[in-house]
Amino acid sequence: ARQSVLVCGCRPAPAARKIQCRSCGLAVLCIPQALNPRQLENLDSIARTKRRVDKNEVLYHAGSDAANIFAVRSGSFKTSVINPRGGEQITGFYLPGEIVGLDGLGGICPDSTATALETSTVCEISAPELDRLCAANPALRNSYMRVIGREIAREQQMMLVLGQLSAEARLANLLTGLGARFKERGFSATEFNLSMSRHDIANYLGLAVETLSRLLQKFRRQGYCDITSRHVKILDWAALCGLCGTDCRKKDLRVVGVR
Amino acid sequence: ARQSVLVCGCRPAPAARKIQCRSCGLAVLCIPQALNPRQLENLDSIARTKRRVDKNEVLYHAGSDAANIFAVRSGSFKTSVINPRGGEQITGFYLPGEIVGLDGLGGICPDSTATALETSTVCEISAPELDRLCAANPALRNSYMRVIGREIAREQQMMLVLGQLSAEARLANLLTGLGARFKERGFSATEFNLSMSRHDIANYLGLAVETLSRLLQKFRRQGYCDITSRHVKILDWAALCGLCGTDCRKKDLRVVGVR
DNA sequence: CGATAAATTGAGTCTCCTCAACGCCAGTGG
DNA sequence: CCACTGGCGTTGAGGAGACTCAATTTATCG
Repeated sequence: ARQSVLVCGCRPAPAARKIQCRSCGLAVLCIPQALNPRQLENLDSIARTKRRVDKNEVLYHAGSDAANIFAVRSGSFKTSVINPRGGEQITGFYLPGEIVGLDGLGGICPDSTATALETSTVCEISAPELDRLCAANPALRNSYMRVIGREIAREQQMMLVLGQLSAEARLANLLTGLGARFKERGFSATEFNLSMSRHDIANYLGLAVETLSRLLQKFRRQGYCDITSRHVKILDWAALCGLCGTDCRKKDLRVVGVR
Repeated sequence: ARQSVLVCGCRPAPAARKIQCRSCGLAVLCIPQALNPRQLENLDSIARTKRRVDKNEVLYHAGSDAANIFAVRSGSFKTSVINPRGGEQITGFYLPGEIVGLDGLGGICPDSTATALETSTVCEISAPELDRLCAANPALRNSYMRVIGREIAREQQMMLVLGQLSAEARLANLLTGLGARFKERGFSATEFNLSMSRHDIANYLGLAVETLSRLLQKFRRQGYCDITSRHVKILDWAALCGLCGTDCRKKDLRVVGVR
């Protein structure tokens, strides 16, 4: 009750629900990951706002002075960096439980822009407040650092994808990667809906949309998967894993490793 | 004197020099960046070892459980991630004052391997100890986070380079980027020596060595720069900046921004 | 100084891009 | 109800940039 006043002092009755990590189903994927209940309670003392973001709405802009990070609660986001010569590169897709905004850590301006791919909600965390809490909570500090380390590792893997893999391998990589992440969230690894457009996917993979479209046809012909519109059905997981060239044991055994 | 005993209790007379950030010329580029003298002294209380790494020697391996990060003191390093199908992608080159090993934060295994490009020295910092110190030192925490945020931003920029830019633009980008970083370190931005092989450069840029070699010829013919063996002389900085498509104001005005 | 690795150069090829046209669907307004 | 429009996705033809393979020259190091 005390908290609800802080969060939103206007709405009285039914939905004055406080956002708290304790009762959040995504906690195992998010920052609270390895925290025990007592440490979690501690984390819940930070002021945090649940924010709704409409499709195509920008969560934060590159160059803004926003000092917050965001945990995706529902929906999905893309982050992209802009090249003054007109180019844009999508640097990541983010699903519920994942953290957006880490490039703005330490008070520097984020150089990426985050945009909602669909109507989404985020848990907006004040970086200074989280930082302050970290001072007294080593376990939280560690969890936070783990999230950061994973993000850096993910980006390194993406550099490998963009620098070394063929178009085919890049796509296989994305599909199995997404599947694995959906599975972590309790959904099917082999059947899911894409929230991003062909353009977004192609850009993320460093390809032309036409190339992507042709690849999708090819994958369908080969019986690897069936992608109609935005609905993905993976038919031959092993084949895709074989194509993508990265370690698929991670994706099969569900070791919650990189990505 | 008190400290020198802790660090190395064996050597008596002349060179019992303690490694301390206070007297390190690279401090302005490194973690201590924005710390005042008192905060710096605090940082100097961490046990830290100066380590020599020979050319081609591995600083840490992907998958190892090393819980340390490294500040480059002299020389240079490359980090790379491996693809089980035989591919390798170099994810970064690191100069003095820069931090290697951030993908192993939070106790996860680093997924990159760091290798010395020449005989180098690093300042090995125990991540747990740094973490402990961070608890009581908000300014240090912020400096640390800034380093991390920059690394994430750098990787995002690299994704843009690999995903969107032509071979020509990638090379121009690397040359001006290196020049800018050398300048930060008090050297010439337009004349310097490369510590990495053609193979390393090509791999980093996602190109074949032959393509790189041809590009170097082209740049020479066009009068952009003169690269013989590993010696680089940039002749037309503006032209290269124009080619690379990224914001070159940063590189000219020496705003110590990204990269 | 010879052996081996690194770098360059050339020729030919292929992957992927560009340009262009077309189909599909949803929203809009007459 | 239907043409109009714009976004999105697919398909085709042609071309260019970058890769591969191979040979040669140049460095590097014992």
